[in-house]
Order: sequence, then C-alpha cells, then structure tokens
Amino acid sequence: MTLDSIRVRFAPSPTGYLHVGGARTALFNWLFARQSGGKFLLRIEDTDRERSSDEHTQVIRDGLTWLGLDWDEDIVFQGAGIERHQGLADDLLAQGHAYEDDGAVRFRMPHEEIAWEDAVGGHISFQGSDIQDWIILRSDRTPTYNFTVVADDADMRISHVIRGADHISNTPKQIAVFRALGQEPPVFAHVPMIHGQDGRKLSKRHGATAVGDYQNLGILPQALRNFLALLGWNPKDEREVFADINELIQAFSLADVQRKSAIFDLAKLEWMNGQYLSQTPVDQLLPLVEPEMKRLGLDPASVPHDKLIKAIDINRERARTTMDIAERAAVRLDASFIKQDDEKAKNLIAKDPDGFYSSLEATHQLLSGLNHSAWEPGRLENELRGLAESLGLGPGKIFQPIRVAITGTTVSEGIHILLDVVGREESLARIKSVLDGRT
RNA sequence: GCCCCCAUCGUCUAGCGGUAAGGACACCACUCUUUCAAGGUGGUGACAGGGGUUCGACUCCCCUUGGGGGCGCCA
Repeated sequence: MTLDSIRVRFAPSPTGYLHVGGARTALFNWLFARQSGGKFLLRIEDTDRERSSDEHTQVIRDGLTWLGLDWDEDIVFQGAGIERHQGLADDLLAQGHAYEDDGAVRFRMPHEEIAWEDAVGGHISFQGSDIQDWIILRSDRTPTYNFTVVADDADMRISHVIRGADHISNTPKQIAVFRALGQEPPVFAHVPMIHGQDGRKLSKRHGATAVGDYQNLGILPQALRNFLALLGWNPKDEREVFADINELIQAFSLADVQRKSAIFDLAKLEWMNGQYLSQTPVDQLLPLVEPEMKRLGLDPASVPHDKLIKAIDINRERARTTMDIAERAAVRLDASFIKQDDEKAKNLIAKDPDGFYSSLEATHQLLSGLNHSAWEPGRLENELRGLAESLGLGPGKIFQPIRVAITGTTVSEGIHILLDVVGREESLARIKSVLDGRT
C-alpha cells in the first residue's frame, strides 16, 4: 500500500455531544493520517433519524475544530447512501449470502474461523458459528449499522479502521460482509476504552464527559489533546508535555497503543492544563479569560485594560484552568467577588483575633501614609518589612492578615504584588472594611 | 448464559528472560520564600493468585480470579 492511499475515518453518530472517548479515537485517527500523509475523513452515522439532528452534527464539528482536528474532503452522511446500501443488500440476497426472514434481510454468517491481525490488539479470532445470522436490511428496507459501516468504508476506500474496542465483536460480522462483497477488509485497530473513576465505561453520570464540558471548565484544547493522546498511548520515552503538535504527530504509533482500558484522571488533566497555561502569554489568554469573567458577572470592559492584563498575568502560573484565572482576577478587580467562606481564612482569624486585627490596624495606618507615588512593589515590601521588624513580629504575621483582608483567602501572589495590582484606594478600602466589620 | 479482550504503584505508564522494577499525576517531607501556591530536592507506593517452561521469570505457556466489551428489525 502506498502512503497516499492511507485513508482513515472518524464516524460518530450525532447524539448531541462529542464524548471524550470519541474525541480520543478521532485524535488517534488524525495523528495516524497526518503522520502518514494520508487522509482523515469524517462520516456522520445519521441513519437513526430520530436521534440525529443538524445541531448535533454541528456539535461534533465544533468539538473537532476546537481540538484542532481538521478533516479532509467533504463530510459523508451515511443516510445519503441508503439506496446504495439497499442495492448491495439485494446483491447479497441474490448471491445467497443473505436470505429473507419475516420481510427483513438476514446475513448468513459463514461457519468458519474469522480472524484478523489487529494493529493494536494483535491476533484476534472468532468462530463464525458462534455468531448468529443478523439483519442487514429491516423489513422497512432501511439498512442496519454493521452493514452500512462496511458499505461505506468500502465506498470511501478506508484503509485503516481505527475505533473503540467496543467494536471488536462487530468486526467478525463486518469482515464477513467485506468478503461476501468481494472486498478486501481494511486494517483494523481497536483502541481501548476510557473509563470513569469507578472503572465503568465513562458516561454522563461521571460528570464531565463531553469535550464541551472541558471547554467550559477552562481547559485549553492543546492540553486536552495532549492528555487524551497519553491516555492509552505513550511515546516510549519520558516526554509528557508536547508543546508542539508536530512533535506528537511524529511520535505517534498505533503499535504503541495500550490494550488496556484507562481511567480518566481529571487531576492530571488539570495539571497538564496548568503547564500549558503557564506557557501561554497573557495576550493569548485574554480572549479565553474574558468570556469566563463575563459568566462570573464581571464585564472585563469595565475595568482599565492594563489592570486587567496585570490581574490575569499574575495568576497565570498558579492557576490550573482559565476559570481559575478568571475567578482570581475578578477578586482583584472587584471586591464583590471576594468569597466570605474560605475555611483557612476564617481559621486564621479565629486562631488569634487580637493579633490579626491589631496587625491589620498597624498595616492600615502605615499604608494610608503612603501616597500614590510610593505605592509600588519595591517600596511596599520595604515598608511592610520595616513594620514587622519594628513590631517585633515575623513578617508572616503582618502579611497574612493583609492577604486575607484583600482576597478573602490565604493564597495569592506575593503581598506587595497583590497590593500593587489591587491599587492603593481599593486596598485600603478593603482593609478598612475588614477592620470595621470586626465582631 | 455464550463469545471476545485485558491484568505493573491510588491513577496514566516504561519494561519486551538476568533491573536496586524507571518516569508522570496525586500524596507526604524538606527546601526556597514574606504566607499560600508555583518551583527545586527527596520519600511512601506495584508486578492479582496458582501451576508449569527455564540455570533464571513482571516478562513465555496453562488454569483460576478479577475487570471490561459484545451478543437488537440501536448505533
């Protein structure tokens, strides 16, 4: 087979969302095609009219596009081939490969061994006699899935069928049809399934299972793509983060795809997303964070642009999702986004209320004495250090109350940076408000 | 019930007859620091069980157990 005759396809049914398992299957197909210089085709399995719709198809296209998986040639809609499918079924009927049964057309399974060399799973073998004759044309003349798949894969000259392992037991049926049709079956590659934390097939009850869910969570497409590639495949060296997609394309190999199903680990995805986040410059992050801020209820256009940029940049390295960044930025830009229920913050106060408030009081006095020109990170740091020293306190005793007063949490960037980002008036107002609110 | 696939740390994995069983996430400790996070360093942690084959098995074979998938006029 010449390289340019390599043709693979991703064939989802348009059920309303793009499952991450499907997305990974698409990714493996795409990587294989791009690496070999072959074609990656998209076919929509829309034969089940009641469950299909144009919007559902659009969701799949959007998901693939978001992930950067571009397809070649026109999208094939399976439903469009119904007459050809019927004709093929009639041929099989005429040749004795199928027979009529209650008005439907049933395929006659040959009673012989049906085996293939799976590009992932190795040698796999079934006995045809273990598989019942099955319907290829319903009594209303509509073709069934396992039959249309073969007809379309043959028609599209698919060379490699890369799909989920849940199709393994369909494969002997499909091989038998290829043979009855006088066609050479393609190479099959069955990639393992993705499971949820409970070890079961990843489904809606596991929470986020659609590509769009992760998009909403604030995951970057490059990160999801990288994570998915590593679920069931590895490059045989210690590489984990592939900053350049071409590196991934070159490294990919079907032979190195795992045969064991994998459990989807959200923590690792978030870690990987954090890796990408800290590598992404602010100007590229801005268009992703802005919509998240709007969803939180803060209009990014209502705050000074340089302040917005600073608030995002400061939190880029610490955050794991763009949602994280949006939340942290919002807190720095608008006091109404400060959360009042942070356990660690409440504990800090409760542990030593007098120390907390007196330190904050001293801080307020000091800071309100600084004018605008003095309000810059270096100066702030010096002043606050000096204060701690003169009070005979560890610096943490001074800084942590400020952090809590300004962000509502015990976690943030360096305190002088934080004060600078939030600004003089706002910082003082937040500290004052905490002092006034003492109960 | 029948058929098929699978089995290394909690999770993702490397290993392809002789290794102190390696890496990553998570976790813990230490460090850095101004707190937290991030970063850095280190640590806890695995070959499901039983038979073979072999001088020698995580690696090969068989059985058991466990897990998954499939057995529709669904896709």
